[in-house]
Amino acid sequence: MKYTLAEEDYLKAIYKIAERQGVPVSTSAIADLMQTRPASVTDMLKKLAEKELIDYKRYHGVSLTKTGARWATQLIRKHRLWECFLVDKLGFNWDEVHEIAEQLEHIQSETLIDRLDDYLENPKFDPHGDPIPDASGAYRMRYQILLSDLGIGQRAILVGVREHGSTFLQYLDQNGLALGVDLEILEILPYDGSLRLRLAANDPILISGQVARQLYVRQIPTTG
Amino acid sequence: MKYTLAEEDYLKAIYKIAERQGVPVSTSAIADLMQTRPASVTDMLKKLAEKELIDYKRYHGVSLTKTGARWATQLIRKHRLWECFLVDKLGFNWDEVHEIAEQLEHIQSETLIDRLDDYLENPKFDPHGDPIPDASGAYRMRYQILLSDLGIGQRAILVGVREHGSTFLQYLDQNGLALGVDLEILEILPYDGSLRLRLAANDPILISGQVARQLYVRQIPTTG
DNA sequence: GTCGTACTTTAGCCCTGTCTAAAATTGTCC
DNA sequence: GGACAATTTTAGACAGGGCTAAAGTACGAC
Repeated sequence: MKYTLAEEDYLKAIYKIAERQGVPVSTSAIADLMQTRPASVTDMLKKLAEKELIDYKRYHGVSLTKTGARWATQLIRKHRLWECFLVDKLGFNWDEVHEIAEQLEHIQSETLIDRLDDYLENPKFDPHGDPIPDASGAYRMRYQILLSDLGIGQRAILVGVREHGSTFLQYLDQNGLALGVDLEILEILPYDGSLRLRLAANDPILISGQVARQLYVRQIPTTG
Repeated sequence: MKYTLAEEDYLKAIYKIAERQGVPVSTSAIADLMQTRPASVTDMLKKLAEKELIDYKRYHGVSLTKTGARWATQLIRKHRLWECFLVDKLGFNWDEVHEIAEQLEHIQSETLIDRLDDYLENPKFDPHGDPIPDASGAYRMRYQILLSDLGIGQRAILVGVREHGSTFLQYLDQNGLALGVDLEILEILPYDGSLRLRLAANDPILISGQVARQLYVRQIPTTG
């Protein structure tokens, strides 16, 4: 099967929203994410339903069918593998790859993506810490604990980011917040929920609660 | 500047035809190469002329403007670099890469292609022996001598192919005709112009005149 | 249960790129 | 120089995807 660029973009959007907010996915949520108008979304939903990629009831939102979910997962696999390629092989920074991968994910060729996967040595996570589905669509769930869920004195390793905007990622770079860093919460300011963190041997840094809610971590048991 | 997929395909087609048959390029030649109808071509030519990518006079064919030629060259650069990537890094055979590269050449990102070029160590020729333009659009002309231009007893190295179809390339593979092989013309059959070739230490092979006219070679001066 | 607001869909239009059928142009052959 | 065949262009239509404006639906507040 082959789908158009627009159809693929819609499938991915529906998948992403369903993943975060659950089903059913509303027309306006899709319009919002895709920077388009609800009326346009409705038009496309009818086409996707026609092709049995989504289940759609007028006025009641949509959910992906098995086929639709499968295709969306493949798109995500492609997107994330290309991001790995751009960062690991071509030396891009993690804040520069999203838009290029948005284009590359539409390239049609099963073989291509399987060979790319092998070439990259079958990575399990992309440069933002998002899990990469395998050829069958299965993937290992990432730790879903946010830095904002932890308390004072707890230690953790940064394993992923929820927000992918380049300004946000550059901000993390400038503060030494890269995937894999080991951090400890020194203090949580009562006024606005900002966090003071210790990163390795550096001076402590201060981040807002809003930033903390964008960071996935794996907790390290505090020894002793 | 940004152009649509269709516009880019037309530019490339015009460039290719101009390269082989010279200017002006006729509407039907374009329709032919692109597997579309002359009427559709006319429509698009008006749009390209509007954008000053081509010079177009009704009923008298077209030629690329400086801007149009520049853009076409960049597309060819992208196409050929991606072919190198697919063959050299991902292990594709030279008969499998054309269609994938057709898609990849439309990816929009200057940086991407420059980094890819560096990653591949700035190749000068693609897997079919076609020259790769540099970032400024300049490229080194390949030897334009065809195997069919040589006479009995002459030696040469295979440096390129004119035809890119996969059946043709597979035929070459099966007969040991890879780029870089050293060959000698043992005999030219008077009846139909077929050639008997010696390849390295192997048994001689017989190829048709039609095949010989698709093979670019660099002649080796016959010593003694 | 009715009302009002927010959300969703429909209707009708636009643009891109394609097509077929018909009209126009070119250029060649006599 | 005229007629005809081949080529090219125009006219009008259609499918994909998007928009605005207007109409329809859902559902919480009362």
